[in-house]
Amino acid sequence: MRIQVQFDLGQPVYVQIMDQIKAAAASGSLLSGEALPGIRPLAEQLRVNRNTVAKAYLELEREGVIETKQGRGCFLRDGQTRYRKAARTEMLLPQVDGVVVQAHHLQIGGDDLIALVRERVEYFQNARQNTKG
Amino acid sequence: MRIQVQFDLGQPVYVQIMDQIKAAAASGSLLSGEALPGIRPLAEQLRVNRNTVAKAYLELEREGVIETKQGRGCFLRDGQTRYRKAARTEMLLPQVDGVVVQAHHLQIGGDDLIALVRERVEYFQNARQNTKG
Amino acid sequence: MRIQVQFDLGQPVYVQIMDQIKAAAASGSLLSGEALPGIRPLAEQLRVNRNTVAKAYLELEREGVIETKQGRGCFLRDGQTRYRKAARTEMLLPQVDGVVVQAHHLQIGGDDLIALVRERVEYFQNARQNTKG
Amino acid sequence: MRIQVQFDLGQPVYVQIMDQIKAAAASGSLLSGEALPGIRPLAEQLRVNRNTVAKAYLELEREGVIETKQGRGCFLRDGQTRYRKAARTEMLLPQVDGVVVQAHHLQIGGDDLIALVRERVEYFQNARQNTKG
DNA sequence: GTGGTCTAGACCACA
DNA sequence: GTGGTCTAGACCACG
Repeated sequence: MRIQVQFDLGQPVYVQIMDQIKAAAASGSLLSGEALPGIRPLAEQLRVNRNTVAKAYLELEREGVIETKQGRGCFLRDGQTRYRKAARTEMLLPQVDGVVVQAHHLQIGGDDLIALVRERVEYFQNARQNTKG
Repeated sequence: MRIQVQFDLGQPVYVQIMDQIKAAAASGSLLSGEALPGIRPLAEQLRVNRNTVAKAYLELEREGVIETKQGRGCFLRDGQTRYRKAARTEMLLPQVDGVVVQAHHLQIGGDDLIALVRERVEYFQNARQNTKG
Repeated sequence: MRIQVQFDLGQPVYVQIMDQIKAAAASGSLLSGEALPGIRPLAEQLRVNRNTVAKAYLELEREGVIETKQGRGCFLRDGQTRYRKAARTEMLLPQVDGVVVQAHHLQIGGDDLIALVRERVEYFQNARQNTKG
Repeated sequence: MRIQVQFDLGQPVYVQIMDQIKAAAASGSLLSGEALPGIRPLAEQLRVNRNTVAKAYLELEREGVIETKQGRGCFLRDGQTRYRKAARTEMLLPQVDGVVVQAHHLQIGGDDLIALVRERVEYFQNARQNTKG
């Protein structure tokens, strides 16, 4: 599971963390019973205060998404709603619309935008290939 | 043009207002030279403080999206970027990458993402067409 | 760095703060990477509201003069403009013309004006030299 | 007498008008007993509301700088302090310093700035020559 | 009526 | 402690 936060997004960092853990659970990249990243390592990786990660985990536990076992870590609980593909697409919509709107303001045409997205998709695919290899 | 804000979204209210005005401009429901809603009326409609709307408008003016005329109101500016295309593309890159990464997290494949972007691009293009017609 | 504001100047207080921080940066009394006074302490010192100082800092960040780091403070950025020299000169033109016109209104001849500009340029250069030494 | 206002200066427009009329009086380009521009023509020329010019004139009359003769116009009163050259130079200083600081932030060197000022001085001199000719 | 500035004071995210 | 957001309400400049 890969988590990343943006500090200039306006959205609170702990909410970003929560959302991404939920998305990981929904997408199957985090399985039921599997351990979440430790608070301190994750905080260091994200270059974020430990309290911020702790708050995200606390909120997730309150929502019943994860459970904390004292001294052993946090684990994904069972019974997660596995979002269907339509739901996952819907979660992505606002962000896609944001890019489309921004492209329009920057006077970047639709075709150019699509080409750019395609280019970046391929860039990340290559990056993942190289990591595996 | 219809604007609505959610207070529990994490995203600052003034950013939500900015995004929706940008989207309205991109979709053609707000035309170049057209007046934006007044700060005070919009604040009342959104049940938000005047300063919050004012901050959104101030940011939009700073980004060159709108222009304010003393005592007359705020108006949508013509789209005219002073940056070269390469610079504009570069400005869009982080946001595009964010979408690509998020799509990956949601296990939405590259082709599906590109199809989604194409769909939204066409949606906004159609919206603009219908406004003109 | 010493900052002071006048309330009866007509010029907004937050602009006065911005100008003085810019001047401090240009004169070398505030160095690249150095921390600016905190918003709250400066507000108290100037007997001004916190929001007024915050607005000045926000504008300075948007102009790329400073950068703010969450929970740590605001810091003077390195001078690195992304514009080409022609564009930068163009950005300075209106202000130069304003001075030229104003000098004419005050019946200060062209040569006297140029001499005055040269004097002030050297004044700031000396200030920077002395800070370094 | 030539008057110009800047809307983004922060300084109230009516103060700008007052200052420039005072400067014109001080510099001799407006003589004692001479008529000031009419309120409405000046307002149109400056693209400013008539009330704004009227307020400037009202303030000037309160300060004893001008006198209003009903139905005939406004006239410069006697006994104006003719500023000495040193005083006039001092009035120009803040604006000059502003340009020097701004040039530094735009990474425009002292020599380039001086060359630019010289260029604009000559530009305006030529413009005046052509007007006379 | 419009937008612009400022104050006083609250709560949040982060270190 | 830091900066960021928001509210409530005041006064000013402008049309």
